[in-house]
Amino acid sequence: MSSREATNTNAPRVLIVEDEEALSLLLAYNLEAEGYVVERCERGDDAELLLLEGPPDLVILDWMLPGVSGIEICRRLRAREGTRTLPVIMLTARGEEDERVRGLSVGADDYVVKPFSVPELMARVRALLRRAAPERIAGRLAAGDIELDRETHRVRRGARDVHLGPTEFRLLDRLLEKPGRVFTRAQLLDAVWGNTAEIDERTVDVHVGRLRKALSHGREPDPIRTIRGAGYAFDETFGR
Amino acid sequence: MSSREATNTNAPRVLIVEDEEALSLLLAYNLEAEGYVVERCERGDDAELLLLEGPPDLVILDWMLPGVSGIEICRRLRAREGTRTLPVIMLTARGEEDERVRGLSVGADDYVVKPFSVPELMARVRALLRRAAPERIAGRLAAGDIELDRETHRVRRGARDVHLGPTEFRLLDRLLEKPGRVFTRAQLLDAVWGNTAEIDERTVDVHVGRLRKALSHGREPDPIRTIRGAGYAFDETFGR
DNA sequence: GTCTTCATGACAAACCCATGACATCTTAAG
DNA sequence: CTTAAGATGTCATGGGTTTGTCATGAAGAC
Repeated sequence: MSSREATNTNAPRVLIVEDEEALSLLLAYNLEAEGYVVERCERGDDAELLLLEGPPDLVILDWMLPGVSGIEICRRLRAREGTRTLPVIMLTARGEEDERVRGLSVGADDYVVKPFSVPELMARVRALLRRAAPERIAGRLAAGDIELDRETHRVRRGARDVHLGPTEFRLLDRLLEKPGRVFTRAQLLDAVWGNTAEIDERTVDVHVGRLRKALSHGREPDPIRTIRGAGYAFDETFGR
Repeated sequence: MSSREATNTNAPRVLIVEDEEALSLLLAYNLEAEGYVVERCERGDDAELLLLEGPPDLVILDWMLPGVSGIEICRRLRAREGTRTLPVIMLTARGEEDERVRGLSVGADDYVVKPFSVPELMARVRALLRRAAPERIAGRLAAGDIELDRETHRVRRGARDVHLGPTEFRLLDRLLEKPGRVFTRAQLLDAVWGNTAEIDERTVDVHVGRLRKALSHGREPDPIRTIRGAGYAFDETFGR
């Protein structure tokens, strides 16, 4: 987890709205170190503009701000359709603590009192983003006598349980998502491995082989089709 | 374990969406005889309205419907948060069988081909409700010879009392809430430890280990499944 | 036949998980 | 208040799986 992609387009975007520059920079630095894309601004009214352009994945909001107050921004976020569920962490100075109820009632998802430890805030950011992440549609994929259950992570062929390693599981999942469709090795690397960067395309062959062996233990027909020069596909005519 | 009062408010509610009235009435009659509360409707778009009002505990859905098709309803159920795990049994005429893959991929939990025997359908209804039930019956979760009572905060395995620390108790509670489902460490941290996410994910391992040791004191089989690279699940096949 | 593409066994490294030990913190008892 | 017992989170260790690569041979394409 050490080397960080420079501009990963999938990285969560975080907006920091904080007028105390030292703090703002500190947070930005640490967030970027964890791979987030960070935007900063100092005034409440500026934040409004940024939020209109394209909402980030999370907002860190100071309570007291020049321009429009943090609490007001939060209220407006909650009122607008596109940002209603946008995770918000509110920062507040000690002494404003009694305002806590009010802060949460406006719709902040979490609440941190200054001074706080950076690791603590990082943890809360992670937690909120984790919770906001759209859950994978849990369901069951099936074709012929082969079944894959995303919820229980179980794979069966006929009556027998099939044991797959994590990679083979994801590979079958991907293939089964669209039976018949041909996936190039590059596409499979992208979907199954995520970081297509430093993995040899031939590795896909090996994993397809392993998947085949696991699925066709005896003399059962091979459900995976090799398309020479193109890639692999789950055989849509399989089981008919 | 299943005899129920006729108008028990806790009785599971079943919604039948079927345009063939004879069949619809037959099913309703048999389901009510087993103590379920039954609602019927004939059109797909009517079903949508009923489902919005208050989701039942199970839906029996005809494939071909006037208005909105069964498959479409199922897809929408799966897309909406509150009904994502709502059990669905799909009815289809012979000849539509080849659409089976599509039906299951949309997220139906079970699939029955007309004509079918009534006892068979009843069995499937029972099976599905049993699987989904633990979520609803507040107070007591059970699977195999393991029992967890939320009221008395007590856990038993067979005849013996199992002593668990608070964390292990909540952990088992969470796992037992949806037997079979795989929970990632992050999800377990959220559910069991709460929002203070400054906890290492590996800590979950330790507590699962402790839970295992407490549950399987002697040579009893381990009811918790480790899914490499994914998380943990209570083994739903446990005790069958 | 020849060249390209794919299948497969072998293997070392990396990875992931189970477990015991331990320091800290909480709770209960004396 | 003091002490003991219990619970909790972290860590280091060790064992088993998984994984990516490579070498070799088989199968297709032309």
